[in-house]
Parts: sequence; C-alpha cells; structure tokens
Amino acid sequence: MLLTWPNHVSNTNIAGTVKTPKMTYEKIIRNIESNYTSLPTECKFELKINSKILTLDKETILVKEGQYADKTYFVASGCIRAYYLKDGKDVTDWFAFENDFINSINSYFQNIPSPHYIEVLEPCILLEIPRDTANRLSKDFIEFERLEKTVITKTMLQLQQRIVSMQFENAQQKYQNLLKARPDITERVQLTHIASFLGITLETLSRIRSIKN
Amino acid sequence: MLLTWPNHVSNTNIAGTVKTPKMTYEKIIRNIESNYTSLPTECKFELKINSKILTLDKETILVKEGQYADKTYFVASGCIRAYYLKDGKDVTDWFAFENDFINSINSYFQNIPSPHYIEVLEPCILLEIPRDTANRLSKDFIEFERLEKTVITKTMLQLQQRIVSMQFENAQQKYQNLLKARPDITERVQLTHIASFLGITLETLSRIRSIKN
DNA sequence: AATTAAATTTGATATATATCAAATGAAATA
DNA sequence: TATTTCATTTGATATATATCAAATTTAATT
Repeated sequence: MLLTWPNHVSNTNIAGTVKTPKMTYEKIIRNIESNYTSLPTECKFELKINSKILTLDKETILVKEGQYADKTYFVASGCIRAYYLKDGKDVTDWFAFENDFINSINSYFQNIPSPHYIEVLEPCILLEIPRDTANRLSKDFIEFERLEKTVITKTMLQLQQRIVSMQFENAQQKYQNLLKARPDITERVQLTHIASFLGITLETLSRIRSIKN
Repeated sequence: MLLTWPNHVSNTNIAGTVKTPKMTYEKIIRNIESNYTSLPTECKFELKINSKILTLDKETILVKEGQYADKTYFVASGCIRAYYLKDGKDVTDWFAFENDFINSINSYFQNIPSPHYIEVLEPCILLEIPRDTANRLSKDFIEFERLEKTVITKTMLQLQQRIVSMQFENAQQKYQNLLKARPDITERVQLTHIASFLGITLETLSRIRSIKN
C-alpha cells in the first residue's frame, strides 16, 4: 500500500479527462519539494539520474502479488490503487493521487513477497524510485532521509485516523469522511473499490449514496 | 498511541510482580540501540544529557487531552497505554511495553492539542525525550534521523496490519491475533482496555474468552 | 476479616450491515 | 446501432455483535 495521500488539488477537469502535461524530471522533483521538503541540488541530480519517468495506461498492473516490490512511485498525475485478495475477493487498501507516494509497503520495507497488487486506475505519469537509490540517497543526504521520514509520518497519521474511523463510524460517516478528504473520488474511482477501501459492501455503499446525499 | 511495539520478551515474572532493575542512561540507550539501530557516541552523549529517566507508578497520567504533548517516551520497563474519549467512553488506541516508544502522535507530529491521554498501567521506567532534543539530534546525526524513521516505519506497518485485521476478522480472530503478538497481555492489561483496543465490547470479549480458548 | 468498589461474566434483545439474488443502467465492443 | 459485458442499484433475509441489565467474581480499603 501506501505512502501518503494529502488533500490536494486534483489534476483532472471533467470526470475522466486527464490533462497530461509534459512532465520533466525537473518538474516532478519540484512537485516533490513543494509538497514535502526541499532537497539539495546534488541530491536532486542523483535522484534524477537514478529514477525513471513512467507513462502508463489505465489498468496497468505495476506490482503483482508475490513479487519483491522494491520501488516507490511518486504520482505526478493520475491515480493508482493498492489492493490484495482476501479469500479471492479484491480489497482496496490504498489510493494514491497526484503528489502522493505509493509502494507495496510490506514488500518494500520488509523485503518480503508483496501481498499487494498495485494497479493504475487513470492514465498516469509516475516517477519510479528504486529502493537502492532511495537508500543511497538517504545515506548521503540527510534531507532525503528527512523526506522519507516526512512521507512515512504522514502515512502513519492517516492510518491511525482510518483506524479511529473504522472503529467508531458507521458506513455513512466513513463515506462522508472520505468524500471530505477526496471530493473527486467518486468520479475517478469505481464504487467497488471505494466500498472495499471503506470496509463496507458495495450494496451498502450504494444504499448510503441513494438516501439523502 | 503509538510508536511501535515489537514482540519482545517481557520484563515481568508472575502477573504484577515487576522487577525494577536499576536503569542507567547507558543501559537504556543500549536497549534502544539493540532494538533499533546503533548510534554514534556523541549522539548518545547528547541524548543522555538532554533526556530524563522517569520512574512512575501505576495510574500516573503522563499526558492529558488538550495538552501539547511534545515528548516521546521510551519504555525501559513496564507498560503504558494511550487512549482517548469517544463520546465520553474510554477507548484504548495503543499499548507500549518494554522497548517500545510511545508518544501522543497527533500532538507530537502535528503540534496540535493532544486528543489522547497517556496512562501508566504498570510501574514504569521511561526515558523521556523532548521533541526539541529529538529534532536537534535528527539534524546533527543521520543515525538518529534513521532511528526515528525506523520506529515510525514499524508503527506504520503495524497500523496497516491492524486495519486489515479490523476489516476482515471477527472478534474472535482479532483477539487471537493480539494474543499471538502479545501472549502476556491479559496478565498485564485490563480486559476493558483490550476490548476497546480491538474495537469490540467488553461483553463480546468476555464471551469469546469463555467459549473454547 | 468485613465491607466496599471495581472488573468480569452471563443473559435477553435490538440493530446495522452482510449476504444472496435479481433487476437496471452504462460502457465497451462487434 | 445492436449486443455483450461490467457496474450499480434495489430487495429480502440472516447474522455477528452491540446494547441494556443484572449477577458474580476479584481486588482494594477500612
């Protein structure tokens, strides 16, 4: 799953119509800096020559269950989800939108086979950062180590919030909360994925949406 | 809530009888190093002269709701919980045992009033590290920055696991999982706290414990 | 040891949401 | 445009766990 998901401006106009601005390393790295922390010039240079820009179609599978997923992706544009199969059922565990980082956390941090799949939901431009690169940059630049800490801290806080939400809110409230954080989500992501992310059934979500809201 | 909670050996003999070994800064810091990452001598020295050893009784409240909680505690011995009041009801959000770090994450990382209380459950020896100290050490020693990242990463992974568990396991399974990670928990922590931590009622927990197990 | 208070267990009932099943609507493909 | 496939909605029923209430057990205090 995961790395973070701030409440940021979307890159989308009307449902589905994603602008695909020409993305250079410079622009992407500038986005990282402005959303997280700034980096020294040499660190940025090293990042640039050791990472890759990916332009991907909808439905691309970036990571499969069982793989050693040793890359982190920064989403320059588009949207992605991490999911796993629980008794054969597809369960969304995390979404990443513009300016979020995402990886298969278990695999990436514990170097174990990934329980997650990572799938592209909208045409995406990503910056792919290999773990080796990230580790080296962390060793050489305290600012990069700090960037990682910042991203992880954000993620941790969100996970904690989500636990509170799951424990004490009913289906309706959970959905409202998600909408508050991500008002455009229903235009960008299928209801099945939203439902499983919220830990409710598709049917319940549908009913919630029809009454009132 | 939180910072981490590895599956370690307890410091307890028989329920309630906690040995209180003489704890020096050296010994505590050695424990931090052996459980997380090692630190340069100068960093350890700075940590020592800028932190405090606390010896606390059961029921001590370390942090109250509303406070700006800018300390992290390393548990040298004993056990602690973080909880909050949800509609007046006491909900345990995190436990910390020997060799765990704990702080009021929201307050500490976002510098906002703490939604949590932190309460001592067993006589404790703690190392209290002010945020200023932690921040300075992070700036001066990449190893300390890395220590923080390690602790936060562990916490994040545990939170993610807990979400999966909350979403797909029934009360029984949740309890079993907790027991697997922390077999001694029932001797050290009240069932009410365990129940609210698991997101089930005390009554349900009691029933689960009586049938079978 | 007796008394009070707190923690846990046990019981009866209510309820939100899951599950199963089918209908409708929207999008993709021929 | 017709046809197939996939996504969403709607309905009927089942179920795990919550809630409320009380009994019992354990621990703390006098």
